[in-house]
Amino acid sequence: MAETARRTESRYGNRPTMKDVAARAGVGLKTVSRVVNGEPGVTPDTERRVQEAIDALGFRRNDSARVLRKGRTASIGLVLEDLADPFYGPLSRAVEEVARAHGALLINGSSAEDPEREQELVLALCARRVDGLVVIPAGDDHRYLEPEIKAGVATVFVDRPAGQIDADVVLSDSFGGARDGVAHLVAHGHRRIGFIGDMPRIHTAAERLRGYRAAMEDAGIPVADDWMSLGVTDPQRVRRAAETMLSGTSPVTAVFAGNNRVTVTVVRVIAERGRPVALVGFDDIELADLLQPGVTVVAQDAAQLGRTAADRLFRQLDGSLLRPERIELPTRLITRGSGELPPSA
Amino acid sequence: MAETARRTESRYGNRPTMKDVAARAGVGLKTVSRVVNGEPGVTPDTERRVQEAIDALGFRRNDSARVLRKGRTASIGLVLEDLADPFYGPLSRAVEEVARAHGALLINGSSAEDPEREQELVLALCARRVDGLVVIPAGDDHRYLEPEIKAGVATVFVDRPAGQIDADVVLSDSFGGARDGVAHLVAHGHRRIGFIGDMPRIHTAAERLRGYRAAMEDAGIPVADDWMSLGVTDPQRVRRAAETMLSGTSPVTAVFAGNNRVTVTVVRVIAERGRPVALVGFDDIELADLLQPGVTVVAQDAAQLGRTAADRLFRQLDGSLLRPERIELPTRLITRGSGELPPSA
DNA sequence: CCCGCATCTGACAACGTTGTCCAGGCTCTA
DNA sequence: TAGAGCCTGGACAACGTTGTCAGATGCGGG
Repeated sequence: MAETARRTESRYGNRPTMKDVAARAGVGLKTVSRVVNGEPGVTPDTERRVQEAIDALGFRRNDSARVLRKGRTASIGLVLEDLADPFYGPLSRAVEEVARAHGALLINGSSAEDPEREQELVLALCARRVDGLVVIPAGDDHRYLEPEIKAGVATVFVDRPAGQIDADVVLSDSFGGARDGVAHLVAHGHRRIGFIGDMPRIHTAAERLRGYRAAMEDAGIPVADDWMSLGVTDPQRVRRAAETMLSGTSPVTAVFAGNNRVTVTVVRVIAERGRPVALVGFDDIELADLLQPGVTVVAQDAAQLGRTAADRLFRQLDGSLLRPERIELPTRLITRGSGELPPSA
Repeated sequence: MAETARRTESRYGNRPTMKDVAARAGVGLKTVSRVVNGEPGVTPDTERRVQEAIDALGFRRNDSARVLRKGRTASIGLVLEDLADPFYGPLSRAVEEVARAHGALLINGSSAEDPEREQELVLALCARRVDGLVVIPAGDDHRYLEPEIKAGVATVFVDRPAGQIDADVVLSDSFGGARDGVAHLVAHGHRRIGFIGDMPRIHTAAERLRGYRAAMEDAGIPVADDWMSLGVTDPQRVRRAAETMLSGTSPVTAVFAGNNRVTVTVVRVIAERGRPVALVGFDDIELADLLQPGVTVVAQDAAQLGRTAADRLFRQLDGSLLRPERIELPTRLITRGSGELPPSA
C-alpha cells in the first residue's frame, strides 16, 4: 500500500523519476529516456505528451543513475592549495573554462598545503569517479594515485611536479625566472642581494632558491648565509626576516622575494623604513604598477598554466596523449622601477 | 564467455567492484560493504582478509552507485560570477571550508554574469543531485528553481537576492555602505561627487547607487546627471567615464567607485592626472594601504558572507531552519587617506 | 545432549537510468 | 489486398552499491 503510494504519487522530497513521467504520459520508460536525451525515434505527438508530463511533475534526470550506467561522469576534479590566494583564482577559472568547453563540471577542494588532506581529497574525487584530476600537489609522494591512473583517471599536475610517479606536469620555469630576476638586480649594480622564500621542500621554492644561487654564482658573488631566509611563510616572520637582512653592519641593498605573499610583506617593510631598497618579486601582484616605485616582478601566467593543464587532461581522455610529459612555461620579467633602483650605500 | 572474463578479472579501465573484492576474499558482497563502511558485525579475521583483497585489487568504492542508493550526495554546488575576481576567492574558500566541516564536497561553476548560463549550471548541479546550492545570482528570475527547492534542494543566495522566489539571502549592506562612504566625502567638504558603478539591473549596483543618492540628498546636494556613470564594467569605459567627470568646467572633486574593479581603474586615472582627487571605493583591494594616498574603502567581508551562507545551507539540510530569511551584513569604512583629501578647486 | 540466544554472514531487491532487442502497426508497392 | 519493410514504442537487464532479512555458526545453560 505504502509502496503503491510511493510509486504513483511522489511525495515531498522524492523526486519524480522517468517511470513517473512515463506513467503520466501513458508511454513506456524508454520513450521518456529518448525524449529527455533528444534521441530520434519519437513522434512529435508523443514527444509533446512526454514533455508536458516532465514539466508538470518537475522532473529532472538523475545524473547519478546516468553516471552509474554510462561509466563517465563528465566532471573533473581540481585540487589546489588555497582558493583565496590570488594566484589560484585565474588558474582555477581557466581550468573551469576548458572543462565547460568539454561539457564537464568542475569539483574542487583545497589541500591547505597539507599532504594528508590532499590525498584524502584526491581519493574522495576518485570515489566520485571524476574523469580526470588537475592537482597542485602539496605532498611529495603520489604513489597512492597509481591504481587510479591505471584504472583510467586522467591526471595532470600543475605548478609543482608529482612525487614518485610518472605523470603529466605543467609548471612555470621557476629556476630560470628567479635567475633572471636576480641577474637583473646584479645588472643594476647590486652585490648584496637577499632571498626570502618558502620551505625548500616545496618544489617551486627550491627551484627559485636554486635560480638565486645560480645567478649569484654567475656573477661571481659568494652568498652569505644570513642573506637567505627559507621556510618563512606568515607575514610576521617574513617581516622579521626582511628587517634583519636590511639592518646590521653590511645590510643587503636588494631583495628577491620568492612569491606573491612574501613580496607584499617586503613592500610594506621597505615602505616603512623610508630608505629605498631594490626589490624583485616572483609572481605578479595587482596594483604593482601603482606603487612608488612600481614593483618589478617575475610574472608567471596562471591562466595559461591552468589552460594548458586542462587541455592536456582532456587530450588524455580523448586517448590522443600517450607518454607523460613535463611542460615548462616561460616567465616574464616586468620592470616597473623597484628592480632598477641602484644600491644605496 | 566474455561475460565471465569481465567479471572474474577486471580489465584495464574497469575498476574492481565489491563483487570482485568479495570473490577474492571468499566472502559475501555485503560483508565487503560492511568493511568498507566500517560497520560493526565483522570478525577481525574476516575484516583483514577483505582489507587485503581491497588493497590487492586497488578497489575504491563507487560513490555514484552509493549516491543512487542512499539519495544524498554529500556535495553542494556553488555558482558564482567569476573565480578570477579577487572578491570571490575568499568567499569560495569560506564555503568550501564549511562544506568540508560537514563532510561535503564543493562543485562550482561560473555564470560569467549571464543569466542563461547561471540557470544551465544550476540545473546541471541539480541533476547531479547536489544536496544544496549557494548561488550568486546573475539573473533576476529564479522561478526555475521552484521545483528543485520543493524537492528538497537547500538553497541560499549570496551577495544579491533571488528574483521572484522566496529564498534565503545573505548580503552586504550595499545601500548603507555606499551612503556612509559618500557621507564621508561630504564630511570632508566635497559637494561635487561622482559615482561610477555597474549596471543597475545588478542588485548591489542599484543599492549602491541608491546609497549615493541618499547621502547626497541628506546633504542637500542636487545631483547632476553627468556625475553618474552606470553600467560601465570594462576598464576602457571606466577610464573614459572617470576622465569625463574629472574634466570640463565644473569637474567633480571626489569619486565614489561602485566596486573593486572600478576602484582600481579610477586609482590609475587619478594617478596619471597628477592632481589629487578624493576617492572612496566599495570593496577592499589588496595593497590599498601602500598606495599614496592609501585608498579609503567601504569593505565587505567576503569570507563572512560565504561562511554565513554555507552555515545556513547546512542548517536547512539539518531541518533546523524553517522560514527563508534575508541576512544583511554590515560594511566597514576603512580610512586610508584618499577619502580624506579636501576638495581641490 | 539439546535448545535458545547472540553473533556473524550472505542472498536478494532496490535505487533511476540507458542499451539491447523484439513486437506491433503503419506505409508502400505489386 | 497481401506482403515486405520501416518506424515507433516498450520490456528487460545491467550498472555498483546498501538495507532487509533470514540462515549459519558457535556458545552456554538446562
